[in-house]
Amino acid sequence: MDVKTLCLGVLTLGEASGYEIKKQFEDGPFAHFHETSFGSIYPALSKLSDEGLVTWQDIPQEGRPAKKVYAITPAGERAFRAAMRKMPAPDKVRSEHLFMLFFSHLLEPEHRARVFESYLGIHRDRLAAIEEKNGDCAGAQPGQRFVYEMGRAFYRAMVEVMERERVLILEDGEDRPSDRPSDRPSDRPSSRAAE
Amino acid sequence: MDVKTLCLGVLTLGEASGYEIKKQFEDGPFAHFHETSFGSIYPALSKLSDEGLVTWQDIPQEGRPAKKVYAITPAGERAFRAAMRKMPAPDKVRSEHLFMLFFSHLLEPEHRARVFESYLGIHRDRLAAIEEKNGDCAGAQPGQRFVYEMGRAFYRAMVEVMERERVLILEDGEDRPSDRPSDRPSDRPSSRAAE
DNA sequence: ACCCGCATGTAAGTCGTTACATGATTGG
DNA sequence: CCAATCATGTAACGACTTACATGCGGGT
Repeated sequence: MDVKTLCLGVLTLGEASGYEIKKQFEDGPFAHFHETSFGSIYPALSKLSDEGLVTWQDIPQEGRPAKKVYAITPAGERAFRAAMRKMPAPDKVRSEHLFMLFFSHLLEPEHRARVFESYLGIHRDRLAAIEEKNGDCAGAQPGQRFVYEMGRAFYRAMVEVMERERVLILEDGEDRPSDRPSDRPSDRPSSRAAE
Repeated sequence: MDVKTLCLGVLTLGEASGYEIKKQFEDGPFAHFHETSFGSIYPALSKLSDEGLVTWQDIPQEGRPAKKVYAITPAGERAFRAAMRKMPAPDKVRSEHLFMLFFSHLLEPEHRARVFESYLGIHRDRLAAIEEKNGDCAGAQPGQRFVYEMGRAFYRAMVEVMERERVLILEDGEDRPSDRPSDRPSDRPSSRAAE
């Protein structure tokens, strides 16, 4: 699913400028499971406009730069529905935090704590943010409520585990590298070889 | 964090071939928060070899193609530790499933059910898979246990919400497109315009 | 017969990120 | 005064995915 489809989706919810669309992926309902950058949104909107799937108007503002407000056309809605008829690609997740924390025994204790606390902080903030927006869901479509619930459950679960496991991760020592004076030779057993 | 660092990390756990490294990202402990393809792993291993961060041996096998088993060198371990000293980039998630389900009111009911059930199925399977591998964690490092717990909590939370919300998502009707005979004109209010 | 799993690798292409360019206004 | 927010856009670069190329053995 490319950025064009993403933009069309946001525009089915109402008119928006490129800048506002990006905000939807930063703070809005999509923040928890998708991202985009200006470098992909603006070209996507141009292409959509060329294809007649969206229209736009320049809206001058006082004290601010004018904005280009896009609206989806009937053809755009048809295109979006068509895209929605396909099966979604598998989810993609990449978490450098978890990768690092997996190797927590190789991290210097202060750095390990920094990484862990930043990760916990991020998830706490997001949980707070998502629960604050609770009221917005009142009149929303069931799909929107569902995604909201998934987001909340996700952040809750992550915060819970981190608060529970915190001590275990942080109290343990570090496997020192062997280039520093050490008593133990590099006798790391390669256990996976025997599979 | 590039694929080279990912490979180095896997190799700190023991020797492995490119094929086996990929399996680690498919079924192994990294499966839940990272992905890679052969097209990125093989070139990465070549480069690591050129840089002296890994060594390899050809291991002929009966009835199977020979495999190139890679092992990390002391220089490789130093490089990996150095990479681990940086702050991890923010997590990246992209879920077309959730994006689609957000717009569930625009999906044809059968398709909506298909998407929902496939998503639930995937998460159930992964939860089962991760809980099955429980025993593997016995002697593992705390970081490994932590990541395991995070994975389990994640899948559990997702399955719980989906089982709870299932009826709400599946029982509701579809917002028909307006190109089909309809009683209701396209009076979609663009509520976000007034911000 | 055919597909899947094992096994490695390359080449082309897509897609998106990062950085740059520009500029006004408000808040600390 | 500097940073941030609002606002749009381009260009270069890089990273990864997809598809291709090759080949054997076992299961259905």
